[in-house]
Amino acid sequence: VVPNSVVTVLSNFNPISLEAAQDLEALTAKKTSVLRHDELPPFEGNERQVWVLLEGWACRYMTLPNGDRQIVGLMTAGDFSDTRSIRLASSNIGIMAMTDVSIAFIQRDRFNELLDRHRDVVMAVAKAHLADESIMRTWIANMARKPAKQRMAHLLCEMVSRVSRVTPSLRMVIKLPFIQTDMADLLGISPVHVNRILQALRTEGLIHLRSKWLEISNYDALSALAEFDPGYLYYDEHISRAA
Amino acid sequence: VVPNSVVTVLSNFNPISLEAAQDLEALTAKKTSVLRHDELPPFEGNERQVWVLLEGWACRYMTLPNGDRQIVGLMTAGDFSDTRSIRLASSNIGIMAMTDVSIAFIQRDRFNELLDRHRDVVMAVAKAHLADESIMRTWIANMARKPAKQRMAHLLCEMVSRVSRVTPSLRMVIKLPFIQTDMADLLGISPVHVNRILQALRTEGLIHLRSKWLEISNYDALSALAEFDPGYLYYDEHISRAA
DNA sequence: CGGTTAATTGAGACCACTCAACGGCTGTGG
DNA sequence: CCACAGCCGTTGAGTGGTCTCAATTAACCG
Repeated sequence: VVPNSVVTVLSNFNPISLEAAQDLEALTAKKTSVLRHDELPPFEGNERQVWVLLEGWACRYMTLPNGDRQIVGLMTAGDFSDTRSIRLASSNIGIMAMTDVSIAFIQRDRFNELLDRHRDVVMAVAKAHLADESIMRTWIANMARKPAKQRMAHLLCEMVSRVSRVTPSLRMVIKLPFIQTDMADLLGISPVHVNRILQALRTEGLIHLRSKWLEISNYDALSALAEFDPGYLYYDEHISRAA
Repeated sequence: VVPNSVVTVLSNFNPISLEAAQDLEALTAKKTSVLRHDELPPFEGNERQVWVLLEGWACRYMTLPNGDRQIVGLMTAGDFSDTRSIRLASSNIGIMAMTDVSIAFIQRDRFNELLDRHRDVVMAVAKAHLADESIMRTWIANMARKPAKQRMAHLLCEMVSRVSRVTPSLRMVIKLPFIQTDMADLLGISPVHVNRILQALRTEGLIHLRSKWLEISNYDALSALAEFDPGYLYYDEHISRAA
């Protein structure tokens, strides 16, 4: 039995009882597919839906007045669209599928019931949320202070780390079907510059990036270049808790 | 009777009953002073304290390996250090007083009791928290996409807007005792460049900045330059809710 | 009044941008 | 099966924003 990615990710933040895990799986059993570059969520009726990403990559993005699109957050398997059912006045932030993705809609009232029953899930969700904020702050610092090459290196390290949480692999390889324009929107640099930086990283033997697959061939060097310290992801938080 | 800044700010996000407001004021009655450039919180005993900023400016900051300091969030009157009492493994983020500030420590259990009693406060806190995230995302986009002059203009607009929420004034004037090095850490640019940009903004008649006071003399022009749309601050959220 | 901190100015270097052109791959219709 | 179109990746050249380093002036404080 393979636990679904929601349970896997939440368990990283707080131990979850078997019963709670089963409830979570039941709640996220029905998959829906969304195509690359489509908007999320595809509204079901008029209600703003809560959903979980099960497979693929999505992003939160803002569109600037000049038409530039800036990605302000990445989502991967196990990430929630929203965990509090509060609506603010409409914002200028959207969510988009960056690859073909599959998601599971969550019925708000059933989710709230689940939270009432399982304190461990509440705690896990809260910690996952704190980790999200930590990522946002790290992005701010990176955007503000690091040159493009370091930002790229940092992003690649972060993506591999986040994916490994759900699908561990011995080698540092992930599927990465982003086009260079997407990378540019992620890093806040021009597509042309993305190209030059990727070439530099390849030439220096830090990564292999060929037809939609990324392999980090020299993790030590890449993470050193990026000054990547995975602590901010709070990976395996309930284990490192003792620290 | 002047309500304290906590009540004022929270009321912006959700209507708060008189009784809840009184409870909040009682909880934040005891002020503590902290000097500029000191670390927050000054631990009381060993426990991580929850506190509210009552006066002045503080910031969340990260220190990069090369020693650069990057500010990743601003705090002003009415902002909480933390509203969930969850501890993650220690992070590399600190909070620092950017001016002399006064804060109020909050006893965790009394705060939790208050939240149990007053759903309206829970809602206000949650919305304030959503607004915080919205600000973070906007910062990411600004850092990534806007040149220094626009970032500066945007920051000044944001600061005036946020302060006005607590102390409204007819003219766009706030006390701003930041040195240019602080501004550099806020915007992710060099202190020298801060200087040149401020001069440009002054020359163009957009701002007056003299001995610790900032006046935005041409708000329309400055906000246009910054592409500043205050919507992301969710100012007066429960009023604009109808939108 | 001396000493420290902050603001200002100048000069040269570098990073990243824009614009433009070209090459490669893929799918599709004739 | 080939030709074409369209998207994506690559490369070059010139420009501009921002940096660093260094020196000078101004403001503040005891």
